[in-house]
Amino acid sequence: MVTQIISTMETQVSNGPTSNSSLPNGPLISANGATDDSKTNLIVNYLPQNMTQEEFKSLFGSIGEIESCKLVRDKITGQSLGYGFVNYVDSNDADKAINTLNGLKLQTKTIKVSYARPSSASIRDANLYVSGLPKTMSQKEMEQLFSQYGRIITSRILVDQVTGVSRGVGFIRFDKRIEAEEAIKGLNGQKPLGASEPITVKFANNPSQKTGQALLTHLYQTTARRYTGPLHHQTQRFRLDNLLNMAYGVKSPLSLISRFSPITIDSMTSLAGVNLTGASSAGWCIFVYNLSPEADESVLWQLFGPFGAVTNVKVIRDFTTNKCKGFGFVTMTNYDEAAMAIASLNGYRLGDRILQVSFKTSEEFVKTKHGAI
DNA sequence: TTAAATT
Repeated sequence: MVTQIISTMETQVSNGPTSNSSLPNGPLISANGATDDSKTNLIVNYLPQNMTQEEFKSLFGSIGEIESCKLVRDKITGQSLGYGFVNYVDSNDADKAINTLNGLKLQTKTIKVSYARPSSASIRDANLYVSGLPKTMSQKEMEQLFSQYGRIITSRILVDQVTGVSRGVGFIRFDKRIEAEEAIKGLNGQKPLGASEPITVKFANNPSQKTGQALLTHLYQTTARRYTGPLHHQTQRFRLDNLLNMAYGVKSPLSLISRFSPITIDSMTSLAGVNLTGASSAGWCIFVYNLSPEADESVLWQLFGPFGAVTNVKVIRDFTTNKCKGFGFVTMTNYDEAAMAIASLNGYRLGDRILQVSFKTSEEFVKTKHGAI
């Protein structure tokens, strides 16, 4: 059965900066001499699995100067654990990052940006797995049931993707491990008010502790698709049409869009005499035109992030006014994702403006180089 | 019928 998470119901409890300082900004020094980063250090959760450290830094660096950042990875496999930390130089930028990037949709995920709690053993392993919940119980009701044992950081109920009905399974993350322990003692094997069956409450599995078999399966799945054979010739022709349409900002049927490799594009475009500079070792550069003067980088992340791996965004600004000059660039790693973003966003209405989105051509390169736009 | 939250 396919499942999904009720991400829109994600509990938005702010981890909250510890309120032990009256100083406004900058690196704060506490009585014991340690730097207080409670107002600058953020934890970012629900990152896409394939997001790299560079993409992570690029996304959060678009807000302000970063003191340090880290995408947390599995020590053995190097796989992303789906979360990371960003410590800004200025606490105002940390605040801005929460306001502009929390809830940002990146591929299939909705990221969460909140203040990191001070690291401590007492907050680890405070996550509970709950099963046997009445199908009618809402996330809010589940929280009410558990909140008597402590402060809840997050809660979720898993639902069937097709029907949307609860699977009777959920997660509760407490602030402290002791709170989670008390909740198990108090609620495991108990019937919620009005329920016919008792619930099971136990510590959740740590997702980073995979079995060897699961790791092998994962490795196979993530490497196998890189070695797929060449595309059928007939298919390539349709895709060339599609490419040419998109390179010049012409709407094309979505049905023609599917995956093909940068190598295929390079050979085809040189044959067709098209000068596409969108392709490079860094990824696929996309030209976005008709942005408002107030546009900033977060707009580009919001627009393109849902389509796949975005490595960089850039709003071109006037040197003196610092206002957007009406255009920007987005770099995406994978061709098919970039193509889908272009097909979907070209002609898209953003406020009172119609966006023009295409692969970057040498034409834009010349225009931007000479500042002609 | 367990999803990536403490460096």
